[in-house]
Amino acid sequence: MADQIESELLRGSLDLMVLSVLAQSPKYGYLLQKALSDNSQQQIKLSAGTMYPLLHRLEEAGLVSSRWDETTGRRRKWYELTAKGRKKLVKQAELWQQYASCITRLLNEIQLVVPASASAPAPAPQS
Amino acid sequence: MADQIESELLRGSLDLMVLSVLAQSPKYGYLLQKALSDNSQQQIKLSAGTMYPLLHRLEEAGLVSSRWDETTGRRRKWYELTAKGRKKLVKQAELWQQYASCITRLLNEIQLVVPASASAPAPAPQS
DNA sequence: TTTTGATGTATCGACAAACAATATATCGGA
DNA sequence: TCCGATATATTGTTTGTCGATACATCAAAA
Repeated sequence: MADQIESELLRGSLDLMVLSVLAQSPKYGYLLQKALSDNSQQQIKLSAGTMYPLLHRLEEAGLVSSRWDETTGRRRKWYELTAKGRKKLVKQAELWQQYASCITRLLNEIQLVVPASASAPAPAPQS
Repeated sequence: MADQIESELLRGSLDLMVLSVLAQSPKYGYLLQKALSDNSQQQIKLSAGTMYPLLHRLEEAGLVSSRWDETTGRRRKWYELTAKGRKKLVKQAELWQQYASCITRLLNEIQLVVPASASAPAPAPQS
């Protein structure tokens, strides 16, 4: 079993989210920003200064591939998950769930967790 | 409600975890390491080089208070949550849950979530 | 007795990532 | 014409994590 949560997870759940969104369909950067924002109820705003270096890192790591679209006046660089990226995504998702349940358990122990289902709009707790 | 997930959450779920463990009872550093490890089924190992600066930051921010215990040969610095720290913990916990359900929802959409395991509170099966 | 390993706190330097700011360019509409 | 949205990219700043290192106490094994 997992011996220790990878420290990347502490910082790097962004990678997981980007890979997830790209797994839905290929996207170019600007579109990815919108998609991530939409998928998170506008909670996650990925700044350009974070996103582009991140995409370049993912590509360098072979997790995504890119292709320029110059057919229109606007240059767009489409990113797509590679097979390697998909495998990585699955692995990262597993690790994240372990990590998340660790924290959830911790919060449970000090009674800070509202029961709430994942997909429900979460009926706002008092205050 | 929440306008945007604090970027600290991306990197800094460690703060949340440390505050949570201290909320259970006051601890000194070495004890905190053990507690965090135990509470996470040995999945989270907090290195000294990470922990002590972190504790100092938390103290500087007024979230914990410290007190030296010199009664034994071993010098121990006990840390305790302040009222401010407790408030922060509640807030951070809420933010974290929002963040976590964002990711869970994302993973759900691409069918990467396993139907829950052992200790997790098992969210509703269907949306 | 000496040495080893666990306990206990702390700092330093290397490294990586997030971000704001900035630059550049296209395009549609007011 | 000008402005705001679209679109990609880099730079410099800042912050947190981590391994390495340092120092000290103590109990038990060698």
